[in-house]
Amino acid sequence: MKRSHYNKIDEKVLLNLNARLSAAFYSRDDVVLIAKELLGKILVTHFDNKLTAARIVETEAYNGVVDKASHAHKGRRTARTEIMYRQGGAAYVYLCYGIHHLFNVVTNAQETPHAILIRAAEPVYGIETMLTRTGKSKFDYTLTKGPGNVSKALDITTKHTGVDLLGYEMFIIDDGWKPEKKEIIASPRIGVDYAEEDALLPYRFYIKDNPFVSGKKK
DNA sequence: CTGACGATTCACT
DNA sequence: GTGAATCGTCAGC
Repeated sequence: MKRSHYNKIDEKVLLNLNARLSAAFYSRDDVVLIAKELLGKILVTHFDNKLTAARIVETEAYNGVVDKASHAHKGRRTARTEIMYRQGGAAYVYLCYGIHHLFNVVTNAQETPHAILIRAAEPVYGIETMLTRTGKSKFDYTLTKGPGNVSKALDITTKHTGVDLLGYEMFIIDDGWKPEKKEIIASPRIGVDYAEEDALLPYRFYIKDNPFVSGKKK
């Protein structure tokens, strides 16, 4: 990848409290709208004094109890999914295929288990740290392409499930940039074939032509 | 306690 | 395009 694809954001912008998405942003009831609005926002992790950040370019909405693809379908409550029933603004991280830690944002009010999976992002700060974490020697599209890779680069693991996104370890900011409306593409979600008719819902959103977007370009 | 499997990725053909 | 990796979670006994 060309160096020009790494558009670094200033640390002061990332840590500006006024730029942070608020509890009100996460607490709204339209999870599909929020998933769309998260495109272009910047996910920041600040663990052990290491700051890393990536601009979100692909998301998937999971519409709670009525969504067959959701872990909380039909009000399912287990130790793992309990976090989804919290007030919007928490992190829900779970292990997939025994290997990959997938990061989700919990939305809506308490007791309404909505979540948004962050599927891909574009690095904007802390490239060196991300390369160390992923064991890669050079920056390329695969660094934060796909949900497992995003988590790896930002060092998000299942131990972060339940972390408050309004706190200081993990949060999402709006630096003022957002995609043009025509650049936002909706498509069916990836890997949810088991969800029958709900597998066809256009709940996946991504930024057109962004090289970090995972899956099929359709 | 046991077994089946997943909101995936990567190496290999 | 195919298959392996790899383990927490959860239903079922």
